[in-house]
Amino acid sequence: MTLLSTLNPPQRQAVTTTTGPVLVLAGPGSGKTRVLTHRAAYLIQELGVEPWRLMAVTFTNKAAGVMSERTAALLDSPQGLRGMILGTFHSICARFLRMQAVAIGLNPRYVIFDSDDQLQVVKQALRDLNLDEKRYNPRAIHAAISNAKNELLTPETFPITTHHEEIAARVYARYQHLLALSSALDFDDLLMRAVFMLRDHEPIRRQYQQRLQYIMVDEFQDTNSAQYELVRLLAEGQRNVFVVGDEDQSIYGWRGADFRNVERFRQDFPDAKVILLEQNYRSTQIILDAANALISRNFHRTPKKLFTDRGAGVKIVLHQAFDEQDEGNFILDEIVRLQQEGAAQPGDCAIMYRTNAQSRAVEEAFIRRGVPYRLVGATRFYNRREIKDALAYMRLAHNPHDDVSLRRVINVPPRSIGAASVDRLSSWAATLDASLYTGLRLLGGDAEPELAARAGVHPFSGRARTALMHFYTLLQGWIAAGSVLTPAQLLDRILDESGYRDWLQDGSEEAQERWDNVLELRTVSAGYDDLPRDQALAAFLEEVALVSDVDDYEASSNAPTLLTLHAAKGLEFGVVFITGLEEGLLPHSRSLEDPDGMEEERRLAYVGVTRAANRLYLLHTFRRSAWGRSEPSAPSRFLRDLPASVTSGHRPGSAHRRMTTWGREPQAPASRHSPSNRLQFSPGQRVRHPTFGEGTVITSTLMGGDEEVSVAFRSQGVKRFLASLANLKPV
DNA sequence: TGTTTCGACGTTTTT
DNA sequence: CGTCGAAACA
Repeated sequence: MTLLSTLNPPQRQAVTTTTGPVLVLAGPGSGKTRVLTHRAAYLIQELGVEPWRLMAVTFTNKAAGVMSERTAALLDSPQGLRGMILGTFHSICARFLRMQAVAIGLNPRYVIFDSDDQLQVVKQALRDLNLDEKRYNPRAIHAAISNAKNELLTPETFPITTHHEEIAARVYARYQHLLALSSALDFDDLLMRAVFMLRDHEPIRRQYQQRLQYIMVDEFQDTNSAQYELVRLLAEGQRNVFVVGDEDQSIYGWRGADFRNVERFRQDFPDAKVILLEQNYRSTQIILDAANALISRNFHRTPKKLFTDRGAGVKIVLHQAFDEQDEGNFILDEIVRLQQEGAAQPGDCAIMYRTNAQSRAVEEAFIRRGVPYRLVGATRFYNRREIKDALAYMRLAHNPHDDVSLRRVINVPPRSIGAASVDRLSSWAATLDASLYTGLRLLGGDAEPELAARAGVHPFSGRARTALMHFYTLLQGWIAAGSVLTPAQLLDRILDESGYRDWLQDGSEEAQERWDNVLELRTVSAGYDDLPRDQALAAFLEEVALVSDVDDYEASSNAPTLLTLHAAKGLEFGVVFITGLEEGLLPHSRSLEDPDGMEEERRLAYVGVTRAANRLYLLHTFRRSAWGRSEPSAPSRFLRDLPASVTSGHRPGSAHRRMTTWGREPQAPASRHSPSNRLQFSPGQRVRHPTFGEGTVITSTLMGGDEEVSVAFRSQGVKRFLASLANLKPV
């Protein structure tokens, strides 16, 4: 049994306990991916389970790919995974729904609305209900709808206790109606509809329950109610359900995830075997100590005892940079130094941050030095305007009732169909309770007679009608082409006939870049050319809608990775830099008042820290610019929780009080804030140093008769001097 | 109808 | 700082 020989006892137990419910509580770096892959391989190879009777849910498509690859590598037969259901909750549900669409009264050509599309629909719903966008924030309402769906609440069961909830419920109802008119589902619908399908259609539920002999769920702490219910319904049949999670790594509470699902699981499956994976194979003892110091301050958790036999390792570097540019420079200096010393390769390094906006300054540092880097997420490819336009066209070819896409491109490039015409079309369609496309069909005389009778005379002028009909004719052509051409061919034809290509290419440099992006999309679409023509477009659109940021992360090149702490979950790097450990950033200002939110911020920091195998850098700045203005920042409270024994570098704890003082009055004259008039320098003062140039005093204290001054320099970071020796001059 | 300009507003994190 | 929508113009 070579399959099991590389596993430690609890891992082995997790792999071989195949009957009945199993809950694995896996600390960071404890080899849970190994457990999952070995378990799948064990089931298939040793127990002879047919792969199509297995389902494994991962958190990202990327993780699904990794699992598929590594499991296959463990198997003797090369095509051993065939038919296994493997993917994210969203992609698995999308597939279920596509398969059962007809049985549950869903248009099988449904499109998936992303967050931007969803926001458009909320706004449309508000307009339809004559509600003021200014008064009712569409984003807030969208969040309420999304949360409701994650809790499996429909517009009818949505609880109303406040005025805003009353509004939200009404918008929710209209929103769902608009989605239905467009034959569209949003992300949350994928989960909710899948649950309702299983709950309400016994034959379908039976079918899946009988088929799915073994179910595995990764990152279980980040499941929401809908996802939990889905697992419960599917697992009810054979009860061979295996879930892996770590409540300390639950970082998606804001999207409905609830780590108490771990407790719920224990209640719903009281016979569940619980297996603890506590040995860490990733990090040094020092890093684990820091992680433990950090997380043990959380109240809502069960204490664990992580251990490693990797040895102490090097100390964690705490560093205060002057500002975010300096922070970037420091990172670059360290990466170069580590490489020169042979301590690490650039590809081993990761730079992590709380918000995507922070990537900018770091990127600039890389660009300045001409060092390549890999960026995960941020300015996502699929968020670019030209990509959304092109996809909107393709979505229309697949499902022309998609009103959001139709509105997006009906006048791009300009076709003399202005806002007035679209509004007229929209209200006409609304009176008929139909999609915009149905309106166009009526206008073209192609609609069913009874609908045409109901519609009566159309409200358009000759010129407007001509323009609309021109677009309609084009669209008809693309719909027909959609089932004969490959996705790439269809895209070519659309770009040509719509005039989009010519319109985009106005000769400017930016235009060239945009066009290159469109060509990139074409390359992606060409990957679906080999599928049957009637499936290719649907498959392409579905995958494009459900890709996540980390999915396009390429591990091959030897360049450092820039990513958010959220995106870092599940990954591992030799060297980790966590930037912006500052109050208001990590922990984020939105969580400062909320104890649960604060615990989640702490878990986020914990996730970041535990990604590091060998070296960890915790960075914060003296001042940081946000929204164009630069403001002093205070070191994160999390830094103060680290024991002095695990860190090297300047500990910010004692400087904190003074920093906040100076945060209040950055330009304060020197004398007013001096604790004693014997001090020459005081926080906020500008000074000049013979070698480092101009800088700003952060702290100044009396040290045995001499004055110790720490000064922040724009390019060199923070330095400490003795006033008697340093030759500092006030500027 | 299409283009430009100005002011308001906002950002956590993502499928 | 950047996006979005409304208002103002061509």
